[in-house]
Amino acid sequence: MTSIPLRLARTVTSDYAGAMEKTGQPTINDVARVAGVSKKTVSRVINRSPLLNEDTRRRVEEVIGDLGYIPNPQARALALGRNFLIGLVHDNPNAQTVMNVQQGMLEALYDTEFEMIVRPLNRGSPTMLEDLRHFLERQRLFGVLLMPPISENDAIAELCVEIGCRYVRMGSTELDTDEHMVASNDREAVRDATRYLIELGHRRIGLVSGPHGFRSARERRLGFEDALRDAGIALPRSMIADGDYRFESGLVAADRLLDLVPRPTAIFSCNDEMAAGVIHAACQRGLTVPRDLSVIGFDDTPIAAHMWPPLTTVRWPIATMARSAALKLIAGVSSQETEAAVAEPSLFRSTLIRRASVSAPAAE
Amino acid sequence: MTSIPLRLARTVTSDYAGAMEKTGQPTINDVARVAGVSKKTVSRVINRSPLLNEDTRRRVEEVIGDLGYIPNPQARALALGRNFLIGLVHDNPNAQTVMNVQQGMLEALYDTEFEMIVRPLNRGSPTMLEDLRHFLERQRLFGVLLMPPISENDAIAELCVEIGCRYVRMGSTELDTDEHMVASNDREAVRDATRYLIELGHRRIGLVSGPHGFRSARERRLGFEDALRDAGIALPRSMIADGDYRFESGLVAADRLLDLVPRPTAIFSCNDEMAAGVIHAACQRGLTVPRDLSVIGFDDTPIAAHMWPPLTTVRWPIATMARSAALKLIAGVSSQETEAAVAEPSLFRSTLIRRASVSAPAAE
DNA sequence: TGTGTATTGGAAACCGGTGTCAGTGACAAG
DNA sequence: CTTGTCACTGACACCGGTTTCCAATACACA
Repeated sequence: MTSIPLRLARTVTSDYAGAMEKTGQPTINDVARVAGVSKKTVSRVINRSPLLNEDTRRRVEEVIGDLGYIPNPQARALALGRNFLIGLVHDNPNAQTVMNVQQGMLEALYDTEFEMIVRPLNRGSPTMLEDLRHFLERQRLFGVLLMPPISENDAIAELCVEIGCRYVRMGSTELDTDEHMVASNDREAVRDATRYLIELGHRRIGLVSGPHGFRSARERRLGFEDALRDAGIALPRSMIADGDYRFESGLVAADRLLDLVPRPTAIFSCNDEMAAGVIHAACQRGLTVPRDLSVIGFDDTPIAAHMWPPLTTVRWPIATMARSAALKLIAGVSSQETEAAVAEPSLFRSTLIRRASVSAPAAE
Repeated sequence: MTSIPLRLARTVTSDYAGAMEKTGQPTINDVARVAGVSKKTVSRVINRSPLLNEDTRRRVEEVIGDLGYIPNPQARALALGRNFLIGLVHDNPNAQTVMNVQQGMLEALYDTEFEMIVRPLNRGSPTMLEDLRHFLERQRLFGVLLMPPISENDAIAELCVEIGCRYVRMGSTELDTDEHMVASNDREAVRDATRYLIELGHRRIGLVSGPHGFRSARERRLGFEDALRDAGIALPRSMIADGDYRFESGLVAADRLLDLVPRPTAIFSCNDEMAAGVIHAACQRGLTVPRDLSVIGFDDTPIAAHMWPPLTTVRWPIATMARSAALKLIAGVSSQETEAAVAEPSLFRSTLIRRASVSAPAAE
């Protein structure tokens, strides 16, 4: 019995082929005609309406598959008043980090009706907030994922609320309600990393900090201070050198720290790129890492494993966090996704990855 | 005289404010009503129609500014049958490269009505072509930028033509007509880089190749062979080690090359990531770069400048190429952009960046 | 037979723009 | 004074879906 309507449908398909060839793509009307239902019913199938006979649904889905029908996202967007685009808004200077986030997002969006649209923002530009407002209002995005450090800006979250755009903020600490954030535990992770140095016997440990105004930089610095305080080690201001998360600043900061007498035996750098700068500076002076200087970074970017010596660093599950954030964003669109989101955690643990850039300090 | 209609317009604006508050955003109808014209005329203003009275245009623009009207891209997309999204399609494993392309694209798209939508493709997946077709048909993109190595696939270009989606291919050699490609001169650039090694006195030069099937890998290898042939240096098969553009393959390849007796005094690696692997392997054996081994990479990713020693490499103007490609894509949309595109070149020169990873070979 | 419930259809309006084509007024030519 | 041309503008259908409202059908149950 089931095969007859099926074949009928196929036959009718070819009868109506002419109607489709105008645009080359079948419309909802074609599907309705072929399936012998109203377009309203097809719409119900597409939108997974619950009050729909199971047989009808199957039949319509069959036709949709046969015709290769794809609902026009533009038309849906217009009718529904929102589109199916998820924005990634960032002003992060680290390419690898951004790519990891993109990868995580796309993983979550894969096989959904959503697509990712990327919007870098120029931090420091006075019109940044207006630019973003313009972008959000114009595109009427379904939701946005806010990457650090821009995610730390509360004004942006308020803007999203005002405009009625869903948002999730990624951060190094709890920035918002569970629904609106995913966070890692930078402070604890850095504390543990610093403790590791202390346990190895290091006492003179330098810090290359991140830029002022970055929440992550603050958290990481606090974690560093926590560990020293817990161990009863004094932290003179001279042992802290300011960085801005970029390689060059790591170079400069390390030069300053390595000029100290006595020299630090270890340096914690608030990210890998600056840690590369630290190692670079050490090599330039003829120091050997880790014999003369132990170095720890943060992020576990590919460069960390690929440099020589391989860098001990803190791994931040960034792609996983981004994936989770994206799932939160699209939660509730279909029952499946809702269930997935219910299980989505908001807090993620960073862990220390031990490589060759750290050893016990040389005996003095 | 001019100030009167202006004030009138403003007054009317507030009269009609109520009509707008339904959605929070003014529509074309609001603008038309306030300006006292038809919505069609407003549409003409938006689309810069030439047959339009200058006074009318100014008046409508005034109202648009006053109301803060933003045309709904979804509605335009539906009416026009195409949207204002430019896709970036890639299957490139190198994060930095992808980010550079994104940056270049976004630069070109900045202040236009276009947005960037990113679509990674899974190379090797048998459904790749179908996935892409589905994506393009569904989203009705204005155009796509194809990154290498996927850009080398002619079937994809044909698919774009079939679907009626504009495309531009980025490549390491001329892949298509000027309108549809931007290319760099990898072969020449590698030839020059290899010559540089030869001029310094190197005679035993190893090659870490790129993956089979990549056009860029082939071009780079050819450039390498050109230089040796020109110099009358024999190239035994053992001096070529296969890589796949990833760090680990560079490590393995270098291990093989460094086992040779006599050892090569220099290695050209077809990208920076593998070059990092080469240096890594050399360091592991206690060799010093460049004293015991000179290394040259390709790409000039940030890692190149940041590693120790800083890597001599070939810089490929990737962001510039991507920018140019994006401008080609949106050429003809408005007169400005057309003019810009006319000047867009299709061929770009890669250049050798000399850093510390190369020196003359040690006297034997 | 009547009533309630679940499922589907039909018609029309709507989302916010764009294309077509006919209409308007001004002005020059006949 | 008419006619034709030109520059400009508006009415209306249309893009491909969704929604609303209501009616219709089928079926189960009392």
